[in-house]
Amino acid sequence: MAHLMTESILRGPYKPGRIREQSRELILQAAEAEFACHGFRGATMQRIAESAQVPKANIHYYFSNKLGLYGAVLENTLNLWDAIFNELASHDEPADVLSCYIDAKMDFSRTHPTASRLFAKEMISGAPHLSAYLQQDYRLWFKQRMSIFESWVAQGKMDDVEPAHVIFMIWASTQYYADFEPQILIATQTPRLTEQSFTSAADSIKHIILKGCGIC
Amino acid sequence: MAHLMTESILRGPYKPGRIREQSRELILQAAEAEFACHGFRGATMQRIAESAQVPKANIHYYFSNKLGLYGAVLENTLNLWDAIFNELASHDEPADVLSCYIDAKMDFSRTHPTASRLFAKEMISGAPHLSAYLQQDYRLWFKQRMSIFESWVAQGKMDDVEPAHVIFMIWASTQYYADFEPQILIATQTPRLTEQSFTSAADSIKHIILKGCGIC
DNA sequence: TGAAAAGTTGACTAAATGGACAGGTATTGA
DNA sequence: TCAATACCTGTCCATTTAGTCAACTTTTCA
Repeated sequence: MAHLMTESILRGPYKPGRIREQSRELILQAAEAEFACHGFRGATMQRIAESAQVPKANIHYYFSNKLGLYGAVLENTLNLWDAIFNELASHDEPADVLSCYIDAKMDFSRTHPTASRLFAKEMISGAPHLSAYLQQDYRLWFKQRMSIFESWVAQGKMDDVEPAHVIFMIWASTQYYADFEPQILIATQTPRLTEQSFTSAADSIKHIILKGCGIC
Repeated sequence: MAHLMTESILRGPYKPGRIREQSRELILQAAEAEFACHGFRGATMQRIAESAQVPKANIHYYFSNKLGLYGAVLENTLNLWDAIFNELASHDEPADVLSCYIDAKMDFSRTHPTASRLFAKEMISGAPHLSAYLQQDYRLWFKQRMSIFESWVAQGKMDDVEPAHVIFMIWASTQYYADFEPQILIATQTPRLTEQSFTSAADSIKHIILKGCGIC
């Protein structure tokens, strides 16, 4: 008893909701991995519980139901996603802007592969749970960035390529290293993707995109 | 009775296995869509049956079990995939080779979006059912193409970019238009991807890849 | 310290799922 | 026309699934 109290003091005074935060986080992480691997329908509460090492009923104490849990996982993921979106800032030079953005996106693939996979699975399934998100800031963001690209084209700072396709190429190429990792590993006969792998890939992508768009 | 025989004659003489082929094909198509949308675990035999408009037991008459059905669907898909692989032939000029390949890949995304999505889902899940396929001809194919690229670099026909990353960029960018269709539609505010959409995308990708690799 | 609140979980349920199978019908070639 | 074969499917079953609940323990704060 005394021993337990000592531990408690070491951990700081108990506050309501502290346990809540920890337990939720534990479950959310396990759920993210499970949903990313098997999709919404394919994931099971039982496996998530085992992975998080909590009884299944404990998940239902913190989350209303499977859809609620999935929603919470997706919200976490989309917050991360949003942060990267805004990395595509409006510096003066196109070269800087695109270089930074490609690096940021590639870094995201390296550090948050499961988030990337979860998003990809959801998209491939027709984005049934993303409509609200995609309608929201997303369109505005895209429009704004497109107009920046168009002004660059008008100023002769880059070739006359459709901006949307450039963005899609960047998204596709960078996310590929998270989503299609098994294919990359086997093709390149590498046991795992190292930090160097990502740096090298980012360099190639930057070279091709910048030069390909006539940005120098 | 006579009427039925007439119909039979009109359809051509009955051969053993004719019905088999038709029924299998019907089920396989429904299964492809279901697996592509929900993954292996998330797909259900019941929904596949409803989609194909046959009783569930009929599926089990033609396919041993769920895994067997999935294997058959995957085999179909991989055959299509292989055909596109070999489109990356070894003409003389890099520009021709890459242009043709990008067009072929983009055409595949347009005409076989579900096959593309099925493959993507399987990859994102860690390719648990693809190990045999990926180990096989795949590595050899990749190695051979890489060496062609390297010879181009040696001959000064293209920039010194890692060939693997070029291939990955092409794969990623072209497959994106099949796999991430919802995102593209919402970003570009288009109701659906037309043939022009794909042509325009292919043109942009060709421009960026070729110029980006220093191929002219 | 003690009562209220928060957290925990084993046992349960109803529905969905993959699959088996027997008894049927349609198709075939002789 | 007639077996033999291929094809079809309603009905059943064992298992898995999401979700409930009541009894329980731990934590909190006055």
